[in-house]
Amino acid sequence: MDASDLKVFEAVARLGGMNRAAGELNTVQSNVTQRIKLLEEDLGTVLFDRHSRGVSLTAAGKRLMPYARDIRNTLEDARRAVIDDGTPQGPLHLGALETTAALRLNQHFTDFMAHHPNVDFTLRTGTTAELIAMVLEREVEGAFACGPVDHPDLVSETVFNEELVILSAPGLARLDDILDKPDVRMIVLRAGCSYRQRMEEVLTRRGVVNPRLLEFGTLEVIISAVAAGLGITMLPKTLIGRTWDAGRVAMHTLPRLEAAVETLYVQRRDNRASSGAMAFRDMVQRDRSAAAAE
Amino acid sequence: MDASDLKVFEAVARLGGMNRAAGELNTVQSNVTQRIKLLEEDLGTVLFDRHSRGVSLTAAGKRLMPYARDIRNTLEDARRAVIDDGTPQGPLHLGALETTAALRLNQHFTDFMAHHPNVDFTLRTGTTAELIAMVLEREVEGAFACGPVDHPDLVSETVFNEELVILSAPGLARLDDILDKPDVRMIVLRAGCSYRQRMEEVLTRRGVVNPRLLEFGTLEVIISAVAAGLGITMLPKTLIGRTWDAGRVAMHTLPRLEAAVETLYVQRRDNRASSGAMAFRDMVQRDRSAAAAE
DNA sequence: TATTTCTATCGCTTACACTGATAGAAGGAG
DNA sequence: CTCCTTCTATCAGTGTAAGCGATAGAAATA
Repeated sequence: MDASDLKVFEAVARLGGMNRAAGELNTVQSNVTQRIKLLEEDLGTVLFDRHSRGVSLTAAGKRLMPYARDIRNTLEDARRAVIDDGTPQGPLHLGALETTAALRLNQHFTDFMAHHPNVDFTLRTGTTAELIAMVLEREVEGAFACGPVDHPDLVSETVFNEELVILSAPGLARLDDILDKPDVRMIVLRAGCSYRQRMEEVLTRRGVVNPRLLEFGTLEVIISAVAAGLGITMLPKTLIGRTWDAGRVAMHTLPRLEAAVETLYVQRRDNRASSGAMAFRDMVQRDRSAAAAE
Repeated sequence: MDASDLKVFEAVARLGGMNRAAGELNTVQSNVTQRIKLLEEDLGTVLFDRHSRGVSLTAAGKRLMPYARDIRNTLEDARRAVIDDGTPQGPLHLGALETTAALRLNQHFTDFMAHHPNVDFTLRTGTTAELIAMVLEREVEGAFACGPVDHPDLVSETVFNEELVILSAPGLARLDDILDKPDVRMIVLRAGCSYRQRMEEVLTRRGVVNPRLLEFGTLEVIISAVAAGLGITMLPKTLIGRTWDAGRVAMHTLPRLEAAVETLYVQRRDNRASSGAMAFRDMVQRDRSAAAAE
């Protein structure tokens, strides 16, 4: 049994047939058949049920599947690790909440690129659930998402503590006044947005049930919409004043328990981080300790 | 890069030379040299520094090393998993504290073997530290050891809660009377025994510092030694009466905090357990819940 | 200087991975 | 029922590359 055997096995299992696998592997069907046969002989077990429309995994084959994937991933990681000599270089895929990217990471990106010009940075954004899926699927090396994250294959560490506030049109001094309006609208970034559920809980607790939604794809538009009185939204406090002028919207603080949200850096437990990912995470952490020391 | 390449690489790195590696791999030196050369070309990096007495790993080689080991282990696990069809069979290596084996697992071993005659059971005993090392080195699949265990590569679960008691010769009613003796001796199973440190703390807290030690290799001898008045020892309460007659020694209970000790089942986090190991652990857990329900 | 102990290199040989063609099985369309 | 398609199994032929044995060269040791 060798890694190349498992690569063939994995392709056959995934595509459900030796013919199709042969196409993907750039070889001929007879070769695939032969290698599977040898692998089965080596292991002393039948891995596939053959039928006229292709093949399907036996119980033993199903058991082998995760190991095949694991070994493929580990080989890729190994190649990366050998090339990675400590100075960040090459591709670096990270993920982040859109708010976190705009609020906290914005500055770091430019700093990081200035220090490490050989890194090809890719930032993908999404909801916490999407980000976690990306990390699990190895589409990104790590992601900045909302806590808490509890998954056996992941490890996370806190990198920011945000205080969420409700934002409304200026001139509306008291939060209750806003909520009294019968047609108050919740403006969110995306349907599955990380802060949306939290906001719904906050409103529900104040007697607003099933508020109508407005969904805008970018933070800029959301702030404008709030400023124009189209509705209210919930965002990290520091976003206002740092990124946008404080005067455009009114800010309504919340009790600590409702307001507090942790931003975590999440990565796969089994994934020895690339030096690019480590350097970026460290840069963010350094900035955070510096901020805490002030 | 393939698993067989990494096997060669690992052997060369471990033995520090291509000649020696060739011997272990049952091939010739020129072949090893060639394969290492091809691997280096494939990765685009030099993995070994050549000098006249052999070779040593470069920084890149050091980075590759853990992956090589990882892949070797995963391939072994994969082979095991494919053969393992759910009914426990084949070799099963477990570890346990000697006390746990004698007290809690004794009965289970015979039960287990009766149910699963095709399992080749191996039990290794040792101190908690030794057992943890065995698990990490994959010498055993899992081990029953003293808690708490905190290691990133390990997962553990509580299987027993023991109450430790001090044992002395019969007729010595009060613990203080025993400790007043100037030459009180601590009888332990082994120098690094898991309960030894706990016992030392208990004695220190009662004013006995640096007690003299007696070390005996088996529990039977220890009990006999205690019964004969050679010294005192500390063992799980249930050991007395279940395994040995209660009359032979006097039992002195301790406060809950000093007496309580957890027995954990520990295994590697990345190690998908064999069905043999799972069946044994489940059998132990079932017995425990049954005992708790009484 | 001779000796030992390494690695590197170079033909040679053989094994085996891969190819291409064919046979056979099974389902679907007419 | 027959043809057609889609699949796997098998087999003989081919070529590459893995492995072998011998030799050269470098460096430490005696």
